[in-house]
Amino acid sequence: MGRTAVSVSPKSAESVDKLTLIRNHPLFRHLTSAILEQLAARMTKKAVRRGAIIFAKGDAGVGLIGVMRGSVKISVLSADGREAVLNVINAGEIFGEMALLDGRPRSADATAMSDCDLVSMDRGTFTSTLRGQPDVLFKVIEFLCARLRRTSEQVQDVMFLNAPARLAKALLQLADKQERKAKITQRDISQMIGLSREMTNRQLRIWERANWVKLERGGVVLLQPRHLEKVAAEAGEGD
Amino acid sequence: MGRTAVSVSPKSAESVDKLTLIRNHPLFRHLTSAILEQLAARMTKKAVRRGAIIFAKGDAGVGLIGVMRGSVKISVLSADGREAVLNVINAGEIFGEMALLDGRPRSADATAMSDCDLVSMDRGTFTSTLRGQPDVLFKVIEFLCARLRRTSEQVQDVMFLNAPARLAKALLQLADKQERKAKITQRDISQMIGLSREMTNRQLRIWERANWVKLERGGVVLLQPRHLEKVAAEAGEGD
DNA sequence: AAGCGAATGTGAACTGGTTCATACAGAATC
DNA sequence: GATTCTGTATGAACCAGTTCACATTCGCTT
Repeated sequence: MGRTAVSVSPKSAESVDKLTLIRNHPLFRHLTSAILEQLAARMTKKAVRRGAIIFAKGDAGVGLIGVMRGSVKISVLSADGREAVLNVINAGEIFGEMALLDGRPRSADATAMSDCDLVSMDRGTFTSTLRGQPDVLFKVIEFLCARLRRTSEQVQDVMFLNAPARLAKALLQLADKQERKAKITQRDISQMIGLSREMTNRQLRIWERANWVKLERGGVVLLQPRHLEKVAAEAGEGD
Repeated sequence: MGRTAVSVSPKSAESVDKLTLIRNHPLFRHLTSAILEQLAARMTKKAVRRGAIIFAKGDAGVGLIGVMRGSVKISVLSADGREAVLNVINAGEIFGEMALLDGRPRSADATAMSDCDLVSMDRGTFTSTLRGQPDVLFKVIEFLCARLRRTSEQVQDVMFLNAPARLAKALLQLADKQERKAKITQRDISQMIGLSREMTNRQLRIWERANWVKLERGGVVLLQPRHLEKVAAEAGEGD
Protein backbone atom coordinates (compact mmCIF):
# COMPACT_ATOMS: atom_id res chain seq x y z
CA MET A 1 0.00 0.00 0.00
CA GLY A 2 1.49 3.32 -1.03
CA ARG A 3 1.93 5.31 2.09
CA THR A 4 3.74 8.11 0.29
CA ALA A 5 2.94 11.40 1.92
CA VAL A 6 3.55 11.48 5.67
CA SER A 7 0.49 13.14 7.13
CA VAL A 8 -2.50 12.09 5.09
CA SER A 9 -5.44 12.92 7.28
CA PRO A 10 -7.75 10.01 6.56
CA LYS A 11 -11.40 10.22 5.74
CA SER A 12 -13.29 8.97 8.72
CA ALA A 13 -15.12 6.30 6.75
CA GLU A 14 -11.90 4.70 5.59
CA SER A 15 -9.48 2.41 7.30
CA VAL A 16 -6.07 3.52 8.52
CA ASP A 17 -2.92 1.53 9.13
CA LYS A 18 -1.12 1.45 12.47
CA LEU A 19 1.86 3.44 11.34
CA THR A 20 -0.16 6.30 9.89
CA LEU A 21 -2.21 6.34 13.05
CA ILE A 22 0.63 6.95 15.47
CA ARG A 23 2.63 9.05 13.04
CA ASN A 24 -0.17 11.59 13.02
CA HIS A 25 -0.54 11.84 16.77
CA PRO A 26 1.15 14.75 18.57
CA LEU A 27 2.68 12.34 21.07
CA PHE A 28 4.59 10.40 18.44
CA ARG A 29 4.87 12.73 15.47
CA HIS A 30 8.50 13.65 16.04
CA LEU A 31 9.87 10.10 16.46
CA THR A 32 12.07 8.37 13.89
CA SER A 33 10.53 5.89 11.50
CA ALA A 34 12.49 3.11 13.16
CA ILE A 35 10.92 3.77 16.52
CA LEU A 36 7.50 4.27 15.02
CA GLU A 37 7.68 0.93 13.27
CA GLN A 38 8.81 -0.72 16.45
CA LEU A 39 5.80 0.72 18.28
CA ALA A 40 3.41 -0.17 15.49
CA ALA A 41 4.64 -3.75 15.43
CA ARG A 42 3.76 -4.17 19.08
CA MET A 43 0.26 -2.83 18.80
CA THR A 44 -2.46 -5.45 18.73
CA LYS A 45 -5.49 -5.17 16.50
CA LYS A 46 -9.05 -5.88 17.51
CA ALA A 47 -12.45 -5.48 15.89
CA VAL A 48 -15.53 -4.52 17.88
CA ARG A 49 -19.18 -4.18 16.94
CA ARG A 50 -21.26 -1.06 17.13
CA GLY A 51 -22.41 -0.51 20.70
CA ALA A 52 -19.57 -2.51 22.24
CA ILE A 53 -18.13 -1.14 25.45
CA ILE A 54 -14.39 -0.71 24.94
CA PHE A 55 -13.71 0.22 28.51
CA ALA A 56 -15.77 1.48 31.43
CA LYS A 57 -15.20 4.21 33.98
CA GLY A 58 -13.23 2.79 36.88
CA ASP A 59 -11.45 0.09 34.85
CA ALA A 60 -7.76 -0.30 35.51
CA GLY A 61 -6.52 1.75 32.60
CA VAL A 62 -3.81 -0.07 30.75
CA GLY A 63 -3.09 1.66 27.55
CA LEU A 64 -3.65 3.69 24.51
CA ILE A 65 -6.24 2.77 21.93
CA GLY A 66 -6.18 3.87 18.31
CA VAL A 67 -9.15 3.88 15.97
CA MET A 68 -8.36 2.47 12.54
CA ARG A 69 -11.93 2.31 11.33
CA GLY A 70 -15.19 3.57 12.81
CA SER A 71 -15.69 6.00 15.68
CA VAL A 72 -15.76 5.86 19.44
CA LYS A 73 -17.70 7.86 22.01
CA ILE A 74 -16.13 8.89 25.32
CA SER A 75 -18.85 9.53 27.88
CA VAL A 76 -19.88 9.45 31.52
CA LEU A 77 -23.17 8.68 33.22
CA SER A 78 -24.78 10.78 35.92
CA ALA A 79 -26.25 9.19 39.02
CA ASP A 80 -29.73 9.29 37.50
CA GLY A 81 -28.61 7.69 34.26
CA ARG A 82 -28.20 10.68 31.98
CA GLU A 83 -25.19 10.52 29.69
CA ALA A 84 -22.69 13.26 28.92
CA VAL A 85 -20.55 12.78 25.84
CA LEU A 86 -17.11 14.23 26.49
CA ASN A 87 -15.51 13.47 23.17
CA VAL A 88 -15.90 11.61 19.90
CA ILE A 89 -12.88 9.82 18.44
CA ASN A 90 -12.81 9.21 14.71
CA ALA A 91 -10.73 6.90 12.51
CA GLY A 92 -7.09 7.95 12.56
CA GLU A 93 -7.27 9.25 16.12
CA ILE A 94 -6.14 7.89 19.47
CA PHE A 95 -7.75 7.88 22.91
CA GLY A 96 -7.10 6.69 26.43
CA GLU A 97 -3.88 8.65 26.85
CA MET A 98 -4.68 9.84 30.35
CA ALA A 99 -4.75 6.43 31.98
CA LEU A 100 -1.61 5.54 30.04
CA LEU A 101 0.21 8.53 31.43
CA ASP A 102 -0.77 8.51 35.07
CA GLY A 103 -1.78 4.88 35.49
CA ARG A 104 -5.02 5.75 37.23
CA PRO A 105 -8.40 4.14 36.48
CA ARG A 106 -10.37 5.18 33.43
CA SER A 107 -12.29 8.34 34.13
CA ALA A 108 -15.00 7.71 31.52
CA ASP A 109 -16.64 5.05 29.39
CA ALA A 110 -15.63 4.33 25.79
CA THR A 111 -18.28 2.90 23.44
CA ALA A 112 -18.08 2.00 19.77
CA MET A 113 -20.47 4.26 17.85
CA SER A 114 -20.14 2.02 14.79
CA ASP A 115 -18.32 -1.21 13.95
CA CYS A 116 -14.68 -0.41 14.66
CA ASP A 117 -11.18 -1.70 14.09
CA LEU A 118 -9.04 -0.74 17.05
CA VAL A 119 -5.41 -1.15 17.96
CA SER A 120 -4.10 -0.98 21.49
CA MET A 121 -0.70 -0.22 22.92
CA ASP A 122 -0.11 -1.32 26.47
CA ARG A 123 1.73 0.72 29.03
CA GLY A 124 4.78 -1.51 28.95
CA THR A 125 5.28 -1.05 25.22
CA PHE A 126 4.98 2.67 25.59
CA THR A 127 7.44 3.07 28.43
CA SER A 128 9.97 0.48 27.30
CA THR A 129 10.09 1.67 23.72
CA LEU A 130 10.20 5.30 24.69
CA ARG A 131 12.66 5.06 27.53
CA GLY A 132 15.73 6.94 26.36
CA GLN A 133 13.65 9.28 24.20
CA PRO A 134 13.80 12.29 26.50
CA ASP A 135 11.90 14.70 24.31
CA VAL A 136 8.91 12.38 24.35
CA LEU A 137 8.27 13.66 27.85
CA PHE A 138 8.20 17.24 26.63
CA LYS A 139 5.77 16.25 23.91
CA VAL A 140 3.59 14.63 26.52
CA ILE A 141 3.60 17.81 28.57
CA GLU A 142 2.76 19.93 25.56
CA PHE A 143 0.00 17.55 24.66
CA LEU A 144 -1.51 17.64 28.13
CA CYS A 145 -1.37 21.42 28.25
CA ALA A 146 -3.20 21.60 24.94
CA ARG A 147 -5.86 19.24 26.24
CA LEU A 148 -6.19 21.21 29.44
CA ARG A 149 -6.72 24.43 27.54
CA ARG A 150 -9.32 22.74 25.39
CA THR A 151 -11.20 21.26 28.35
CA SER A 152 -11.10 24.58 30.14
CA GLU A 153 -12.62 26.17 27.06
CA GLN A 154 -15.42 23.61 27.29
CA VAL A 155 -16.24 24.84 30.79
CA GLN A 156 -16.42 28.39 29.53
CA ASP A 157 -18.61 27.38 26.60
CA VAL A 158 -21.19 25.73 28.82
CA MET A 159 -21.22 28.78 31.10
CA PHE A 160 -21.27 31.54 28.50
CA LEU A 161 -22.87 30.26 25.32
CA ASN A 162 -26.57 29.70 24.70
CA ALA A 163 -28.05 26.67 23.00
CA PRO A 164 -27.66 27.69 19.33
CA ALA A 165 -24.08 28.88 19.85
CA ARG A 166 -23.06 25.68 21.59
CA LEU A 167 -24.72 23.61 18.90
CA ALA A 168 -23.08 25.54 16.08
CA LYS A 169 -19.70 25.20 17.71
CA ALA A 170 -20.15 21.48 18.20
CA LEU A 171 -21.20 20.95 14.59
CA LEU A 172 -18.17 22.80 13.30
CA GLN A 173 -15.91 20.80 15.56
CA LEU A 174 -17.51 17.46 14.72
CA ALA A 175 -17.71 17.93 10.98
CA ASP A 176 -15.34 16.05 8.76
CA LYS A 177 -13.32 18.72 7.01
CA GLN A 178 -13.54 17.14 3.56
CA GLU A 179 -17.16 16.14 3.52
CA ARG A 180 -18.38 19.01 5.72
CA LYS A 181 -20.49 16.48 7.50
CA ALA A 182 -20.84 15.49 11.15
CA LYS A 183 -21.63 11.78 11.39
CA ILE A 184 -23.39 11.63 14.71
CA THR A 185 -26.94 11.27 15.95
CA GLN A 186 -28.82 14.24 17.30
CA ARG A 187 -29.01 12.48 20.65
CA ASP A 188 -25.23 12.26 20.89
CA ILE A 189 -24.82 15.88 19.84
CA SER A 190 -27.25 16.97 22.52
CA GLN A 191 -25.32 15.03 25.14
CA MET A 192 -22.08 16.66 24.10
CA ILE A 193 -23.39 20.16 24.62
CA GLY A 194 -25.68 19.57 27.59
CA LEU A 195 -28.95 20.14 25.80
CA SER A 196 -32.14 18.11 25.47
CA ARG A 197 -32.48 16.06 22.32
CA GLU A 198 -35.67 17.95 21.47
CA MET A 199 -34.01 21.35 21.70
CA THR A 200 -31.16 20.15 19.52
CA ASN A 201 -33.60 18.91 16.91
CA ARG A 202 -35.64 22.11 16.96
CA GLN A 203 -32.57 24.26 16.37
CA LEU A 204 -31.27 21.99 13.64
CA ARG A 205 -34.63 22.11 11.88
CA ILE A 206 -34.56 25.91 11.99
CA TRP A 207 -31.19 25.84 10.31
CA GLU A 208 -32.36 23.25 7.83
CA ARG A 209 -35.25 25.46 6.79
CA ALA A 210 -32.77 28.31 6.37
CA ASN A 211 -30.63 25.97 4.22
CA TRP A 212 -27.63 26.20 6.55
CA VAL A 213 -27.55 22.46 7.11
CA LYS A 214 -29.02 19.29 5.64
CA LEU A 215 -30.22 16.68 8.12
CA GLU A 216 -29.76 12.99 7.50
CA ARG A 217 -30.31 9.94 9.64
CA GLY A 218 -27.25 9.91 11.86
CA GLY A 219 -25.62 12.93 10.33
CA VAL A 220 -25.66 16.65 9.66
CA VAL A 221 -24.24 18.18 6.48
CA LEU A 222 -23.00 21.73 6.89
CA LEU A 223 -24.11 23.80 3.92
CA GLN A 224 -23.20 27.21 5.35
CA PRO A 225 -20.39 26.71 7.87
CA ARG A 226 -19.67 30.44 7.80
CA HIS A 227 -23.11 31.26 9.12
CA LEU A 228 -22.67 28.69 11.86
CA GLU A 229 -19.34 30.24 12.79
CA LYS A 230 -21.10 33.56 13.25
CA VAL A 231 -23.68 31.98 15.54
CA ALA A 232 -20.95 30.20 17.51
CA ALA A 233 -19.13 33.49 18.05
CA GLU A 234 -22.24 35.28 19.32
CA ALA A 235 -21.90 35.77 23.06
CA GLY A 236 -18.63 33.90 22.83
CA GLU A 237 -15.69 34.41 25.09
CA GLY A 238 -13.34 37.28 24.34
CA ASP A 239 -10.05 36.26 22.75
CA MET B 1 -0.76 10.78 52.30
CA GLY B 2 1.41 10.48 55.33
CA ARG B 3 3.66 13.43 55.11
CA THR B 4 4.60 14.02 58.69
CA ALA B 5 5.99 17.37 59.71
CA VAL B 6 6.76 18.56 56.21
CA SER B 7 3.38 19.59 54.89
CA VAL B 8 1.91 22.12 57.25
CA SER B 9 -1.02 23.43 55.29
CA PRO B 10 -1.13 27.09 56.22
CA LYS B 11 -4.19 28.99 57.27
CA SER B 12 -5.20 31.19 54.41
CA ALA B 13 -5.13 34.36 56.47
CA GLU B 14 -1.52 33.84 57.43
CA SER B 15 1.67 34.46 55.58
CA VAL B 16 3.81 31.65 54.19
CA ASP B 17 7.49 31.57 53.40
CA LYS B 18 8.85 30.74 49.97
CA LEU B 19 10.26 27.41 50.98
CA THR B 20 7.06 26.13 52.54
CA LEU B 21 5.19 27.29 49.48
CA ILE B 22 7.10 25.26 46.93
CA ARG B 23 7.69 22.37 49.27
CA ASN B 24 3.97 21.80 49.45
CA HIS B 25 3.35 21.91 45.74
CA PRO B 26 3.03 18.60 43.88
CA LEU B 27 5.51 19.79 41.28
CA PHE B 28 8.31 20.28 43.79
CA ARG B 29 7.39 18.13 46.74
CA HIS B 30 9.86 15.35 45.98
CA LEU B 31 12.94 17.54 45.46
CA THR B 32 15.85 17.70 47.87
CA SER B 33 16.06 20.56 50.34
CA ALA B 34 19.16 21.81 48.56
CA ILE B 35 17.33 22.22 45.28
CA LEU B 36 14.28 23.68 46.97
CA GLU B 37 16.40 26.32 48.68
CA GLN B 38 18.08 27.13 45.42
CA LEU B 39 14.70 27.63 43.76
CA ALA B 40 13.34 29.65 46.67
CA ALA B 41 16.36 31.94 46.63
CA ARG B 42 15.68 32.85 43.03
CA MET B 43 12.03 33.68 43.51
CA THR B 44 11.24 37.36 43.70
CA LYS B 45 8.69 38.75 46.10
CA LYS B 46 6.08 41.34 45.28
CA ALA B 47 3.12 42.85 47.11
CA VAL B 48 -0.06 43.80 45.31
CA ARG B 49 -3.24 45.52 46.47
CA ARG B 50 -6.71 44.09 46.42
CA GLY B 51 -8.15 44.35 42.92
CA ALA B 52 -4.77 44.49 41.20
CA ILE B 53 -4.50 42.64 37.91
CA ILE B 54 -1.62 40.20 38.21
CA PHE B 55 -1.77 39.12 34.61
CA ALA B 56 -4.32 39.28 31.83
CA LYS B 57 -5.48 36.75 29.30
CA GLY B 58 -3.21 36.90 26.26
CA ASP B 59 -0.14 38.13 28.15
CA ALA B 60 3.10 36.41 27.30
CA GLY B 61 3.17 33.96 30.15
CA VAL B 62 6.52 33.92 31.84
CA GLY B 63 6.33 31.99 34.97
CA LEU B 64 4.90 30.56 38.07
CA ILE B 65 3.38 32.69 40.79
CA GLY B 66 3.02 31.68 44.40
CA VAL B 67 0.65 33.25 46.91
CA MET B 68 2.28 33.89 50.29
CA ARG B 69 -0.55 35.99 51.68
CA GLY B 70 -4.03 36.78 50.40
CA SER B 71 -5.94 35.10 47.59
CA VAL B 72 -6.12 35.36 43.83
CA LYS B 73 -8.97 34.84 41.39
CA ILE B 74 -8.41 33.18 38.01
CA SER B 75 -11.17 34.22 35.63
CA VAL B 76 -12.17 34.93 32.06
CA LEU B 77 -14.57 37.43 30.55
CA SER B 78 -17.21 36.61 27.97
CA ALA B 79 -17.74 38.80 24.93
CA ASP B 80 -20.61 40.61 26.65
CA GLY B 81 -18.62 41.28 29.80
CA ARG B 82 -19.79 38.52 32.11
CA GLU B 83 -17.08 36.95 34.22
CA ALA B 84 -16.46 33.25 34.86
CA VAL B 85 -14.26 32.41 37.81
CA LEU B 86 -12.25 29.30 36.97
CA ASN B 87 -10.32 28.98 40.19
CA VAL B 88 -9.43 30.67 43.45
CA ILE B 89 -5.85 30.44 44.71
CA ASN B 90 -5.26 30.82 48.44
CA ALA B 91 -2.15 31.52 50.48
CA GLY B 92 0.28 28.65 50.23
CA GLU B 93 -0.77 27.75 46.71
CA ILE B 94 0.75 28.34 43.30
CA PHE B 95 -0.76 29.32 39.95
CA GLY B 96 0.26 30.02 36.37
CA GLU B 97 1.83 26.62 35.80
CA MET B 98 0.33 26.16 32.38
CA ALA B 99 2.08 29.06 30.73
CA LEU B 100 5.28 28.00 32.46
CA LEU B 101 5.05 24.55 31.01
CA ASP B 102 4.06 25.19 27.43
CA GLY B 103 5.21 28.78 27.02
CA ARG B 104 1.93 29.89 25.48
CA PRO B 105 0.07 33.09 26.39
CA ARG B 106 -1.98 33.25 29.57
CA SER B 107 -5.38 31.70 29.01
CA ALA B 108 -7.13 33.68 31.75
CA ASP B 109 -6.92 36.77 33.95
CA ALA B 110 -5.49 36.71 37.47
CA THR B 111 -6.76 39.31 39.95
CA ALA B 112 -5.91 39.87 43.61
CA MET B 113 -9.04 39.26 45.69
CA SER B 114 -7.36 40.86 48.70
CA ASP B 115 -4.02 42.50 49.42
CA CYS B 116 -1.48 39.84 48.50
CA ASP B 117 2.17 38.96 48.84
CA LEU B 118 3.26 37.04 45.78
CA VAL B 119 6.45 35.39 44.67
CA SER B 120 7.27 34.61 41.07
CA MET B 121 9.59 32.12 39.47
CA ASP B 122 10.53 32.79 35.87
CA ARG B 123 10.80 30.13 33.23
CA GLY B 124 14.58 30.30 33.15
CA THR B 125 14.91 29.57 36.85
CA PHE B 126 12.57 26.65 36.53
CA THR B 127 14.26 25.01 33.57
CA SER B 128 17.86 25.72 34.54
CA THR B 129 17.46 24.59 38.14
CA LEU B 130 15.48 21.54 37.19
CA ARG B 131 17.54 20.43 34.22
CA GLY B 132 19.07 17.12 35.22
CA GLN B 133 16.15 16.31 37.54
CA PRO B 134 14.49 13.76 35.28
CA ASP B 135 11.68 12.79 37.59
CA VAL B 136 10.49 16.37 37.68
CA LEU B 137 9.09 15.75 34.24
CA PHE B 138 7.12 12.80 35.49
CA LYS B 139 5.78 14.91 38.33
CA VAL B 140 4.73 17.52 35.83
CA ILE B 141 2.88 14.91 33.81
CA GLU B 142 1.16 13.55 36.90
CA PHE B 143 0.22 17.05 37.92
CA LEU B 144 -1.26 17.88 34.53
CA CYS B 145 -3.24 14.66 34.46
CA ALA B 146 -4.69 15.46 37.86
CA ARG B 147 -5.65 18.93 36.68
CA LEU B 148 -7.19 17.52 33.53
CA ARG B 149 -9.31 15.10 35.51
CA ARG B 150 -10.42 17.92 37.77
CA THR B 151 -11.31 20.23 34.90
CA SER B 152 -13.16 17.46 33.16
CA GLU B 153 -15.14 16.92 36.34
CA GLN B 154 -16.06 20.60 36.24
CA VAL B 155 -17.61 20.10 32.81
CA GLN B 156 -19.66 17.21 34.13
CA ASP B 157 -20.76 19.22 37.16
CA VAL B 158 -22.13 22.05 35.06
CA MET B 159 -23.95 19.57 32.84
CA PHE B 160 -25.38 17.26 35.50
CA LEU B 161 -25.84 19.15 38.74
CA ASN B 162 -28.58 21.63 39.59
CA ALA B 163 -28.02 24.94 41.33
CA PRO B 164 -28.04 23.77 44.98
CA ALA B 165 -25.75 20.82 44.26
CA ARG B 166 -23.24 22.97 42.40
CA LEU B 167 -23.31 25.55 45.16
CA ALA B 168 -22.85 22.97 47.89
CA LYS B 169 -19.95 21.41 46.05
CA ALA B 170 -18.30 24.77 45.52
CA LEU B 171 -18.64 25.72 49.19
CA LEU B 172 -17.08 22.47 50.31
CA GLN B 173 -14.23 22.91 47.88
CA LEU B 174 -13.66 26.56 48.77
CA ALA B 175 -13.86 26.18 52.52
CA ASP B 176 -10.72 26.37 54.58
CA LYS B 177 -10.43 22.96 56.22
CA GLN B 178 -9.52 24.34 59.66
CA GLU B 179 -11.98 27.18 59.92
CA ARG B 180 -14.70 25.52 57.84
CA LYS B 181 -15.15 28.85 56.16
CA ALA B 182 -15.11 29.96 52.52
CA LYS B 183 -13.72 33.47 52.27
CA ILE B 184 -15.31 34.68 49.08
CA THR B 185 -18.13 36.98 48.06
CA GLN B 186 -21.42 35.59 46.87
CA ARG B 187 -20.82 37.24 43.51
CA ASP B 188 -17.57 35.33 43.03
CA ILE B 189 -19.16 32.07 44.11
CA SER B 190 -21.95 32.57 41.60
CA GLN B 191 -19.42 33.18 38.84
CA MET B 192 -17.58 30.00 39.71
CA ILE B 193 -20.63 27.81 39.30
CA GLY B 194 -22.39 29.65 36.48
CA LEU B 195 -25.32 30.94 38.50
CA SER B 196 -26.83 34.38 38.99
CA ARG B 197 -25.81 36.21 42.14
CA GLU B 198 -29.44 36.37 43.22
CA MET B 199 -29.95 32.64 42.93
CA THR B 200 -26.78 32.01 44.89
CA ASN B 201 -27.95 34.33 47.64
CA ARG B 202 -31.42 32.80 47.79
CA GLN B 203 -30.03 29.29 48.19
CA LEU B 204 -27.51 30.41 50.80
CA ARG B 205 -30.26 32.12 52.79
CA ILE B 206 -32.33 28.93 52.73
CA TRP B 207 -29.38 27.07 54.19
CA GLU B 208 -28.75 29.82 56.70
CA ARG B 209 -32.32 29.53 57.96
CA ALA B 210 -31.79 25.78 58.26
CA ASN B 211 -28.60 26.49 60.22
CA TRP B 212 -26.41 24.71 57.71
CA VAL B 213 -24.30 27.80 57.09
CA LYS B 214 -23.67 31.20 58.60
CA LEU B 215 -23.36 34.10 56.18
CA GLU B 216 -20.89 36.88 56.70
CA ARG B 217 -19.80 39.76 54.56
CA GLY B 218 -17.34 38.16 52.14
CA GLY B 219 -17.59 34.71 53.62
CA VAL B 220 -19.66 31.62 54.34
CA VAL B 221 -19.13 29.50 57.43
CA LEU B 222 -20.10 25.86 57.00
CA LEU B 223 -21.98 24.68 60.07
CA GLN B 224 -23.21 21.38 58.63
CA PRO B 225 -20.76 20.31 55.93
CA ARG B 226 -22.23 16.81 56.01
CA HIS B 227 -25.60 18.06 54.92
CA LEU B 228 -23.99 20.02 52.13
CA GLU B 229 -22.15 16.91 51.00
CA LYS B 230 -25.47 15.14 50.70
CA VAL B 231 -26.87 17.94 48.57
CA ALA B 232 -23.75 17.96 46.40
CA ALA B 233 -24.09 14.23 45.80
CA GLU B 234 -27.73 14.47 44.77
CA ALA B 235 -27.97 13.95 41.00
CA GLY B 236 -24.19 13.69 41.02
CA GLU B 237 -22.18 11.65 38.59
CA GLY B 238 -21.76 7.98 39.26
CA ASP B 239 -18.40 6.96 40.73
C1' DA C 1 -20.46 62.10 60.39
C1' DA C 2 -21.39 62.22 55.99
C1' DG C 3 -21.15 60.12 51.82
C1' DC C 4 -20.24 56.41 48.75
C1' DG C 5 -19.32 52.03 46.71
C1' DA C 6 -19.51 47.17 47.37
C1' DA C 7 -21.87 43.29 49.17
C1' DT C 8 -26.14 41.37 50.62
C1' DG C 9 -31.22 40.46 50.61
C1' DT C 10 -35.83 39.79 48.40
C1' DG C 11 -40.12 40.04 45.56
C1' DA C 12 -42.20 39.70 40.91
C1' DA C 13 -42.13 39.08 36.08
C1' DC C 14 -40.14 36.64 32.56
C1' DT C 15 -37.96 33.09 29.54
C1' DG C 16 -34.85 29.63 27.60
C1' DG C 17 -34.87 25.33 27.72
C1' DT C 18 -36.96 20.94 29.71
C1' DT C 19 -40.36 17.48 29.93
C1' DC C 20 -44.20 15.04 28.34
C1' DA C 21 -46.89 13.18 24.84
C1' DT C 22 -47.33 11.60 20.46
C1' DA C 23 -46.29 10.55 15.56
C1' DC C 24 -43.76 8.70 11.92
C1' DA C 25 -39.98 6.68 9.03
C1' DG C 26 -35.91 3.94 8.14
C1' DA C 27 -33.06 -0.21 9.74
C1' DA C 28 -32.49 -4.24 11.86
C1' DT C 29 -34.38 -8.71 13.52
C1' DC C 30 -37.39 -12.37 13.49
C1' DG D 1 -43.27 -9.05 5.43
C1' DA D 2 -44.30 -8.33 10.21
C1' DT D 3 -42.35 -6.55 14.24
C1' DT D 4 -39.43 -4.01 16.89
C1' DC D 5 -36.01 -0.67 17.68
C1' DT D 6 -33.63 3.53 16.88
C1' DG D 7 -33.67 8.07 15.20
C1' DT D 8 -36.18 12.15 13.87
C1' DA D 9 -40.01 15.61 14.33
C1' DT D 10 -43.22 18.76 16.76
C1' DG D 11 -46.71 20.81 19.86
C1' DA D 12 -48.01 22.12 24.59
C1' DA D 13 -47.33 22.54 29.46
C1' DC D 14 -44.14 23.46 32.70
C1' DC D 15 -40.27 25.14 35.54
C1' DA D 16 -35.52 26.25 37.20
C1' DG D 17 -33.10 29.87 37.10
C1' DT D 18 -32.65 34.77 35.13
C1' DT D 19 -33.57 39.49 35.03
C1' DC D 20 -35.24 43.59 36.85
C1' DA D 21 -36.24 46.53 40.43
C1' DC D 22 -35.47 47.86 44.77
C1' DA D 23 -34.06 48.15 49.81
C1' DT D 24 -30.54 47.53 53.28
C1' DT D 25 -26.24 47.12 55.51
C1' DC D 26 -21.36 47.33 55.95
C1' DG D 27 -16.77 49.29 55.52
C1' DC D 28 -14.02 52.73 53.71
C1' DT D 29 -12.77 57.47 52.31
C1' DT D 30 -13.36 62.27 52.75
